[in-house]
Amino acid sequence: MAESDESHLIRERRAKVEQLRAAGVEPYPWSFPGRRATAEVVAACGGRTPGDESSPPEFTVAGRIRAIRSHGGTAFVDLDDLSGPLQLILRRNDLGDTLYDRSLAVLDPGDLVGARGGAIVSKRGEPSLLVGQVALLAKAIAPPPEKFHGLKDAETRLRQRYVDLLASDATRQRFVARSVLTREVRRFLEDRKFLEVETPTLIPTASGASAQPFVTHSNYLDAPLQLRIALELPLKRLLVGGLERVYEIGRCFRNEDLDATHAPEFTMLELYWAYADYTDMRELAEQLYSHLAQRAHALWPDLPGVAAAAEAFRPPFATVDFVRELERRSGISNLLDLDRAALARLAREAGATLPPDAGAGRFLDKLFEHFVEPTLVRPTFVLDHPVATTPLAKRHRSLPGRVERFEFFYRGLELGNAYTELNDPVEQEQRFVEQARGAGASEEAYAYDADFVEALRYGMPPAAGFGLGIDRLVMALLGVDSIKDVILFPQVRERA
RNA sequence: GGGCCCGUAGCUCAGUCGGUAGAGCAGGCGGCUCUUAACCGCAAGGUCAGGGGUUCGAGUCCCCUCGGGCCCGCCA
Repeated sequence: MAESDESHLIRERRAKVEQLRAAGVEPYPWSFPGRRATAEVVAACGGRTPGDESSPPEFTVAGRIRAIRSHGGTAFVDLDDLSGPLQLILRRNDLGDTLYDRSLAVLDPGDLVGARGGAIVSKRGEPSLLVGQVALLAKAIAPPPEKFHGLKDAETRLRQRYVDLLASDATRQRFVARSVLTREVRRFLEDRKFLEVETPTLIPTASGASAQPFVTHSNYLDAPLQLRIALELPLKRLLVGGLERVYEIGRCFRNEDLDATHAPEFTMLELYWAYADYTDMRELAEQLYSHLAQRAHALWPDLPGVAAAAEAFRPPFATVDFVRELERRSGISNLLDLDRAALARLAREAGATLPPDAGAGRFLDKLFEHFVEPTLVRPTFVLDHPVATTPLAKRHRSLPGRVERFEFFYRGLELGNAYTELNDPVEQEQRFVEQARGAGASEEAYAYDADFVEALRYGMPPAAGFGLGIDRLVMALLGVDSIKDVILFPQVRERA
């Protein structure tokens, strides 16, 4: 059984722990002061002559052992911290028999160690630390993945992300990049006087989008609660309250499958800007995308995909009109004059299977997805959607039957959605009702939120709102194809 | 939910026509004082995802289950 397979490997490493304790050495010490990044050592080696060991600068480093090459009297140990790899050189002559022999007897790939020594360049030209002191900082009793091929098994990489991270520079770098880009989004918005806020995740009725919510239960209230599917409605209440420029970066939950571009929990950015309209917001969005793409390119010029995104995200971005583009790609004419039944038939012909009681807006979305989205490879703003598709947006000031909205696409993937916000409480109430009627009982609609309508009655300033999936943004900027590769712990089925 | 593919040692992978399980790395023992996928020698390591079936004989063929991947469907 698995236990005995493992115990053979783990037993030997466990024995080494006992061996150390017997020798009075703690295999899991409390701290390791004074350490510097391995990259600093590598930098300090610059300009040194290979093989020259005279007056090397002293460094203390700590990290994980990736490989050990032992040659009898000399051993080369590849050490790795977040800043990168560094070769340690251990010599019998420098360390003495006891420490040298014990180190080699006890250290394995995967162990966390600290070392102090001089920065030199080896005779073969490798930046190295010529070690005078070495200490085990934490013994790994589980063996790490193979040093050359790493961890390839897709399932293990998802289920045991810590193993993927410790074994793969690329994985570590990808998640560091995600964090840095998220911080860059915050900095961009703070520079423009947007206030970061937090709104509830648990709410009685999830609304602000059309999606199936997760349902849970409050013991205290003895009432059902749902997990939010969007950030929109609470943030707009804050505009009513006078906060003027707000944003939230937060987890949203939709009760759906995991696939290459969808995850049941994902991170949304939404921002709301009082006294601005969707044209102002489009300018802001264009700046945000191009700024992030350039930052990514400056920080990680070697990551494949980053250069392509930086090249593509160069303003001004293309714009297309939702209706004209859909008519052009599909050959349908007078799209806005078609009734629900006609739209349903066209959507069915295009291969979409929607519930028969779905609203007209859903069919229009389907047609657009089918005929237009795959063609939107270059960064493109899609403008001015039909009213039926967008219940929370304001009617277009000059185009009948439309709202003031844009969506942003890159490589066929939606990367942003914005509109001039509907702030007329009477019209908002009507649109909620129309949504509920258009969608059948089985169908998700934008749930009626009576308190939101009440909030609008107090007066919400004219405003523009913008939403974007952080996960997808990171995918686009880093050239990653699967959302699972930018989520640290994606949902996986529990093992039987 | 439907279709296709995958699951063999801790890791990366071979395994022919159905004939009784292999390599490299890691680990153990021995050797080696400038290697970097170090090298050389010796020994060890397996519920072939799980269950059932066909067969004299199944890692291999068939069925079911579990898990994962890709495509489609659903969904921002």
